[in-house]
Amino acid sequence: MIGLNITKMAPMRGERGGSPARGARASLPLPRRLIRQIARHVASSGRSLRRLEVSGRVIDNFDDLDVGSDESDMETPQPAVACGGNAGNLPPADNDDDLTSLSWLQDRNLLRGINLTTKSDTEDSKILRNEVIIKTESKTPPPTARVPSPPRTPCKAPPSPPANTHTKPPYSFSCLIFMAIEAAPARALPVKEIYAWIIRHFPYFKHAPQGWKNSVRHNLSLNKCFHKVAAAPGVGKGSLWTVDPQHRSTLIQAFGRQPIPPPEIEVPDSGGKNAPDPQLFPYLARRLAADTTEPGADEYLAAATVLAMKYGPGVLDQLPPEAHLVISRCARDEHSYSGGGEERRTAEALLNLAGITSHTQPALS
DNA sequence: GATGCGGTAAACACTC
DNA sequence: AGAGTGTTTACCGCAT
Repeated sequence: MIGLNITKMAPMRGERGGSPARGARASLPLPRRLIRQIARHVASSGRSLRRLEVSGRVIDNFDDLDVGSDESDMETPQPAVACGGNAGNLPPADNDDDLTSLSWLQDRNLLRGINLTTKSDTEDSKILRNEVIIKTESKTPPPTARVPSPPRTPCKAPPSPPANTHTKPPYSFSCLIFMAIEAAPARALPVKEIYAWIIRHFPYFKHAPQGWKNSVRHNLSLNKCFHKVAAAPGVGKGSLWTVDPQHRSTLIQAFGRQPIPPPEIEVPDSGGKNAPDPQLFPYLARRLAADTTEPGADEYLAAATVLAMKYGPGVLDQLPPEAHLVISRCARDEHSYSGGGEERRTAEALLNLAGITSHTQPALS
């Protein structure tokens, strides 16, 4: 009777708080780590990052990020993660501990049209539409005047993370199920394994009321994005569940509509155990990008997924039209880049920002 | 206020 | 018989 078509992911009840989930703007519209990442790209081309303009607003306090070194990465407060992880296996773009943090979930307006421009080479470096402009100049020391930065927490002393074992993950059940299935080697899981995956990566559910399992089953049954397939021998009771390929892009784009947990969420236990497995995102990226039949196929969807999860729900809403064009084109299995080099650069920027190695050229260099 | 969506609870049938 | 699984219905809260 109820035709549940997951085209929009509403937030979980009770986690909205007073902060707007969408459209809210942080004082620094880009996460510091992302700014550093962009700055490194600029630096790698022999230039230094001087100032950043976001929607016409100049952000000039990022130069204390020390873009040339990773030290600032280490200084960036990151919550500890209980599930450990093998950081050494992480892809280069993900080898810091940002993946272990949910702090990015509080960053809004992360990628509102990234446009990298340089004084000398504007055309070549233009990636996306101009709401964010990074101006660079030849190697010069950064200005000394600084806007005071918030006190930094030593990397070994994580601050209170925005989520923990006592708070629900900021993902709908659809997204949790999607992540679980996509993380499975066969991209198919029995419901019991879906439970296990969710508990493993979001320990909140370990002690959550039993009703959530009902919700998972309810979601599997009603959501057209999930399909039941014949159970493989030995699976036992129940069937294997898969993601309908035709609805996969819907789920991926749904990540962009996930709510952002309000910063005022109470954090009674700062164990950070609610953070997803630090390997989840790069793994998911590889998994989503795996078994492609042609270079680039599926990777942009993976990039979109990773961006949405890594830099915060809502990030896809903030991508410029070109990025959505690329994503939707990929969702339709079209990789013709009719938009020309601009579109290709946009696509590759997505990959780079998501930490997925492109088959072709790096985008931001 | 209407509508859509996601979460939750519950009932029921089916399978192991 | 009991537990697990899958389906369906109903209701609620929130956002648009």
